[in-house]
Order: sequence, then structure tokens, then C-alpha cells
Amino acid sequence: MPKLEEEINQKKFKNEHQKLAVNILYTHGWLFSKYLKLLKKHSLTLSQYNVLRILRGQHPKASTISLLKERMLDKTPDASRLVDRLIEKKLVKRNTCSADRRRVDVSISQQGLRALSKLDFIDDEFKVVFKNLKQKEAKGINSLLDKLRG
Amino acid sequence: MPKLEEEINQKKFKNEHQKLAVNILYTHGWLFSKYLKLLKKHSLTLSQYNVLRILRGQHPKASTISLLKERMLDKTPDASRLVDRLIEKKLVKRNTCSADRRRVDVSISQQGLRALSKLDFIDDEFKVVFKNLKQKEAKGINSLLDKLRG
DNA sequence: CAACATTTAATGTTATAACATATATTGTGG
DNA sequence: CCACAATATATGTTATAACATTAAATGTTG
Repeated sequence: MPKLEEEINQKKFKNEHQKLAVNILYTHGWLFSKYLKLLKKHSLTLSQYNVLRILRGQHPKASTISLLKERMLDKTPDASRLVDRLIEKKLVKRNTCSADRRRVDVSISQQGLRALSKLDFIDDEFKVVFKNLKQKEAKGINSLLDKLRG
Repeated sequence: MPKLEEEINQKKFKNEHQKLAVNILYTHGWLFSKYLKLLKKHSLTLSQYNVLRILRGQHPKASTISLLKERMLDKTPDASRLVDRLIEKKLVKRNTCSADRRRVDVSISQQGLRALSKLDFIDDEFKVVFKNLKQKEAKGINSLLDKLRG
């Protein structure tokens, strides 16, 4: 029996496309739980971690809330309050934008940069998590997933 | 610029494995939002929908809570209350198991079966969502994802 | 068979997600 | 330049996720 069918004990799928939907959801759950475990010690959720990485990518430029919404991997609509929580933790700063006062400039703080750098081991961790795939195979999935989303 | 990099506007990834982690999370978000949209009209969450499908797969046998936890795609620990909510909607039934009174037998109701059958169009919907991939390519991702999880 | 460990599920609590709506600011057509 | 649409963010609310703990039943071992 193919692997996924075995893991979720489903007899069979109607077709490869239906299996793919389930496989993406299942693989996400698998991956997500690994991230959770790594981030828990540092009291960050995966969304918060991703926002910090976006902000670091922009650093020293600021980002707006809508930019965060666009780029967040999970597209939660609740970016404002997610930023609130990061501000409480002193990992980011917020200023209203003088050019357009509707906007809010969000940027990562020094403390945020330090916190992130302590988490950079995670990228290496995933080399271990993904050890079953050769670089070439990983590249294969990547290009197929990109193609999938069209 | 490759597709994912463009979508989340990231300059580049350290390697294909790191990109893969991000790509899985991103693709999940993309897929999840499509499911949400399809399920919203019927006031079901994706977790609830998946549990109903597991129960239908077992029907007419009953499932225990721990079986649901095992098979659920997102492995939420909160299966008890998820079942509570489905019972409130009269989509499933619950009985304590006489053989082992710790256990709870959960099974899908007639109403649940009817509700699910109205949602079977979703599988076809995903043929459209996945139209960019040939059957063979879908199969390729499937086997690579299976291999990934080891 | 009694004490203790293990399994199974439920519950309490807090944080976050999802959805709708509100508020403030800016852009725009007449 | 004023009314109105559009944009950017914030807020209120409800449902659900995540985590820890508890409770009940069964297994196990001396």
C-alpha cells in the first residue's frame, strides 16, 4: 500500500489529484508540528516567526501591515494583533507612517534580531528533517508545487 | 525569479530544502483557503469535514476518539470537542463502548452521510484547482511527499 | 487481588484564528 | 472642493487550537 494511504489508513483515492490535496494537508500537519516543537521553547508561534523573518528581510526598512499580510505564509487576516503581540514581547517596533497616516510602519527591533539569530539553527534542523530527499528531489517538489499554484 | 520567491518576495533561499519547508507551508495556506471557501457555505471547518470523511470511511463501523486523532490530517489534540460540535449539528452519534468503557464509539449519522454527499463535489472541484498539473506530475509530487516523510 | 502504571477521553484555560464591522485617512469624479 | 469611494488598519465577537491537567477504566505485577 502506498505510504499516505497507510498512514491515514484510507483504502484508495479517486485519483492522484485528490490524493495530492490530502497529501499536502497531511504533510503540512507533519511539518507544522516539527516547527511548533522547535519554536515552543522560545514562545513563538509559526506565524510570529514568519513575520519576524519577513521583517528581518526588510530590515532596516520598515514594512506595513498590508505588506505582512501579503507575504505571510498562512495569510491570516489578523496581522494587526499578531504585531501587537510581537510588540508586547519587544521584538518589533511600530510607528505611524508620516507620509500616509493610515499606514503603520513595522520594523524588527534589535532584540528581535537577536531572538531570530538564536533561531537560525532551525534552517539546519530541516536539513535533518528532510534527509530522505536529495537536493534534486527537493528541487523537483519545489518546481511542481510552484507549477501547481499556477 | 522562481515562482515562490516572487510570491513571497524573498530574495533567495539558502538551499532547496529550506525552500521546500516554506513552499509546503505556503502551498498549504493556498489550498486551505480554497477548502475554507468551499466549506463555509455548509458551516464546516476543514477538520470537521475530514473527521466526517474518516467516519464515513469506517461506516457502518464506529470509530474511537483515538482513531480519529491518529488519522486526522492536522492531528489536533482536541478531537473530543470537535466531535461534540459535530454531535450538536447532529452529524455524528456517540456511544460509550460496552467492551471498554473508557472508549467512546463515534459514528456518522444518516444526516451526516447526507451532508457529506452534498460535499462530494469538492473532490471534482480540486481537479479544477489542480488543473496545472498532469496526472503524472501529481503522482510525482505524491511519491516525493511520501518519501519526504520517510 | 491490591497498588500502581497505563490508556482513553474529557475538561479548564489561554491564545489565536476567522469573520464581520468600524474608524481613520486618502484618492477621485463631478 | 465636496461627496463618496477606496484603502489601511483596528476592534468586537465567536469558534477553535494548543497546552496542561483531571478523571475514569483497564492492565499489570508482585
